[in-house]
Amino acid sequence: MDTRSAIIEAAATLLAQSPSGDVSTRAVCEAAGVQQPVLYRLFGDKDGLLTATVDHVWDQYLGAKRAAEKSEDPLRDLRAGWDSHTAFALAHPNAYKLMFAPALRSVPEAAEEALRILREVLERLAAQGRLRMAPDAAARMVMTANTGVALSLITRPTLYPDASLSVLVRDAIHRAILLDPVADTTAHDARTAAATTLLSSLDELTPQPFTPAESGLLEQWLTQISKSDPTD
Amino acid sequence: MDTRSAIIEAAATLLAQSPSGDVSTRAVCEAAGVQQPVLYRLFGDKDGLLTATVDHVWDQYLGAKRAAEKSEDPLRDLRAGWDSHTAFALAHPNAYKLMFAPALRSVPEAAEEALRILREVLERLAAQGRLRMAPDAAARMVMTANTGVALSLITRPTLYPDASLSVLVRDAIHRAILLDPVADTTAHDARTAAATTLLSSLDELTPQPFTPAESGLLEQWLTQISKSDPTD
DNA sequence: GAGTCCTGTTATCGTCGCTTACATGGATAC
DNA sequence: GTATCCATGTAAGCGACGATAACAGGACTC
Repeated sequence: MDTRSAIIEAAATLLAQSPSGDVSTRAVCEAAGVQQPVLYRLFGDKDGLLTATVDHVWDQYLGAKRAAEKSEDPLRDLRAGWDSHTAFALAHPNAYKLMFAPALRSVPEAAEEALRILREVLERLAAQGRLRMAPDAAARMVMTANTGVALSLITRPTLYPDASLSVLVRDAIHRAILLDPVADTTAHDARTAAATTLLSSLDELTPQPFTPAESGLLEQWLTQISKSDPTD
Repeated sequence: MDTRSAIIEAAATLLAQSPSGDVSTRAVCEAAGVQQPVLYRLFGDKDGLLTATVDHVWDQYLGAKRAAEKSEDPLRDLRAGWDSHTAFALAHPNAYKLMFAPALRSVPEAAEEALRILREVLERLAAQGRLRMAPDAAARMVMTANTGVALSLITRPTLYPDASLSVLVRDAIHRAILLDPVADTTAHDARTAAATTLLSSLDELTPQPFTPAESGLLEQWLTQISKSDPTD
């Protein structure tokens, strides 16, 4: 095998097994069966090795997941992207910390690719007129919130023992960046809700524009709408 | 001065000045004018020193800010809490990384206190019936999202150059955990919105329950409501 | 005044990231 | 065929680090 690949493989294995989340270049070299100067000629320094290792782990994970994240519904893909981001963090906590925690001074390519994939999905949503803001701004909101949840889950499991937190924050952010799809997906719900709202606040209208007879009729109609069947 | 305080003070100064975000125990001891074994007897190990240092910096910051964050409006306090959290991260990036990044194995008291303060504010909101979920769950959502934004801002300034991102995520999360105060604050808006919604979807009703004459009258009334003045 | 504990010292250990200096082996130039 | 070069590997070591063992003085108790 390629020496470079052997070193990366050894580093990835040791990193995954490391309780502290750290690896020594000596241990990597011993596991790969080479001496330290080889590592330093190939990767420059420890940062370079770790960056390459993180990119390798990320590529492996992404190769297995990529197929599943390209449906015809960008909203579905947006949710799947968030969930797989969180899943990657839980599956490879040490590699994830290196990707998004401030340990490395150079940003791994993997971190930028994650942001790029996210932005692509958001641009598809924007093309459908479902985005409340520019894809760039939305991508930053989603990515920062997602990394915050993922880092908290893997570094403070006692404080954040429930992974469903991820879905809660996900939907909160998504609701904020997406336009409410009420009109086309649940027109019936929107209509009954509107009728109910009007019914409950009609008599607060000042000055009251309707005669008692008109109000009675209007309320009767609104009640009829609010109780209509979801036939559409 | 107390030796312990002198060491913490020296560590805090060196930490704030450190470009890498790391400090060596040797440098701290030299700056404090003591030998290493003193440090290790007082703090156990380097982790203990850094934890104490982070708590010290946090206490200093909190002392200056605490007064301003206890108004009679818990929502105002909730926003102020988020903003001051982000401000602390930007003002003390290295200390903040130690607080919320996975570097330390022991959770600093400061991190738990931040969560406790947040939970108190949320419990006041819950007491007013303005919270959509349990204060604990809401606190976790707010805290994880806030740390994600703050960490991104201080560790990837090139990717996230605009601090207004913090406010965007803040309001997104707050909208998700808080009940919409539409009912009591903007009843007029809710009514006009409901009338507008009904107007736009009335003719989609199947089966159409109204005669053409009824529909015409209903639409006239709804239009009247949707254009009413906000007199309430 | 002997014992004890607190506080400080000197000197050193093992590990770390990283580098210098040197060896080997195969492709290329003449 | 030989000389040159360079890519690739090794052996040994440097300086800095976190952490510790062993010891020394001083205040206090009894």
